[in-house]
Amino acid sequence: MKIQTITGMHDILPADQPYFQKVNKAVESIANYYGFSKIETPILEFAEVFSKGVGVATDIVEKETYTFKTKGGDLVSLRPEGTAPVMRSYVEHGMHNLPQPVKLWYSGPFFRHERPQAGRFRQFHQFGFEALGEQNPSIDGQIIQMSYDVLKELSFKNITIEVNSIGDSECRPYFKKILASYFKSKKSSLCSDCQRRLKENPLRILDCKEEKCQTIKAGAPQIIDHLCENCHAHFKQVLEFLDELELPYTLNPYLVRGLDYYTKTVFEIVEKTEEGQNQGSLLGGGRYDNLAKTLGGRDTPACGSAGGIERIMSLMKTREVKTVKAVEPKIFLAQLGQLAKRKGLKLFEEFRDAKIPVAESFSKDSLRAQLRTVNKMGIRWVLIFGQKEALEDFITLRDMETGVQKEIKLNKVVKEMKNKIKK
RNA sequence: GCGGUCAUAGCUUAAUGGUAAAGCUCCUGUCUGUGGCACAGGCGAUGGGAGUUCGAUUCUCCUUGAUCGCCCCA
Repeated sequence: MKIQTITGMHDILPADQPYFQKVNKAVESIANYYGFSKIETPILEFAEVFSKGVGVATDIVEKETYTFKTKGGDLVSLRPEGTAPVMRSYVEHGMHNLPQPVKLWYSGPFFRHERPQAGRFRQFHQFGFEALGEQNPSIDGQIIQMSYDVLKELSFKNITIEVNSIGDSECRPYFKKILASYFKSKKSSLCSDCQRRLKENPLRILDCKEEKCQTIKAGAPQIIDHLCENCHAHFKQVLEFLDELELPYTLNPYLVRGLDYYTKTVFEIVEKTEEGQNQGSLLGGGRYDNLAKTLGGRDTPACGSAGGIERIMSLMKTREVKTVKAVEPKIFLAQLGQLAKRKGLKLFEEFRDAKIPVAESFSKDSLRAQLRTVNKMGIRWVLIFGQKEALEDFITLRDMETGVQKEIKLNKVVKEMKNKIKK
């Protein structure tokens, strides 16, 4: 068997790091600005955290979570998402005693055992924002705003927020019944998948892309017309915030979440082509007022969002988004001979103390090979430190652009180079 | 979980039922203390397994992986 990554796992190679880091930096700076603190939760949790939290929709937990027994006999899962662990942490550490809302953000690897496809891996990375302990709709607005800001910061242009409300435990079960009975009356015209969904999760029929289901969908009752008073008022205020923030949003009555812990606001940020074609969702979130209780905590309203880093990265690459480059040295220290090599290492440290980045290739012996490397790196200034120089305490500075060389006293070289690269 | 397509060197691509070829990259030398250019050389591949065959990289099957779509999408 060939040594290779496990299906669906991938390396984020040095060439991809500028994109990866750019996303994480954008997330971090925006999170900081909005007063969100970073949290790291373990990659392994008791399986219950997810089976209870995400629960009910058995497909998700049973088929798509990496779950196994430890040597001690505990049933544990690789985290498939970030919201439940954050909520677990909130409950476990009694964060309800902190000023509310508790605002947290995270970024890290997650695991889902699915069929990999473009931009969809089994180990992937997500970042997320979670605001816990606050039911005021302004927090929904803030989560949406900062999620949007992240993509803006990453130079995404044609992005739109799709938003909907899916009610709460008071009004949604009732709506589900209305919806189910509507679809039941049209059952024979639905696609085969939707006939099955009718039993399992009628809300998801609204998500169907089959043409024959489109017309039926169009006539379906909409949840926003069936929200209870509380949910209706909440949603109205969220939209007012979005208006006030001048965020580009559209109401999408078909936007749903399959899980029961979701309540009220749900949203996705999607990219559209010039013609308005939906390119797919980059980021999504919503309110999950029922999760805390499901995990055994006290009733805690909360709202959050999460984005897939790989998906965002792959789109950034097609756009040629400018990335942050690592600091590239402008000086190369070349050495020749054992003595110079030893003393050169020390000089290299002196440059580090002066915070001047210097490239080197101490492993190479020939000056030729070192200069070739310099050329490939596109570095202008080369300090040539050979036997002669090492013995007489000077160094030869070569300007690769002009080929002009001059000698510098060893004890002045750091200072002189500092001035050189300033220009 | 289901279906389509694909798999040759680090990358891009040739070719053949009979020694697998090239460009780029990388390394070395021409140039033993001076880069780019040029020239010469070097490293390096038929994903894995079985079958058909005198002989398989080529044909067949299985497997693994990638990719696209479906299911699902926290």
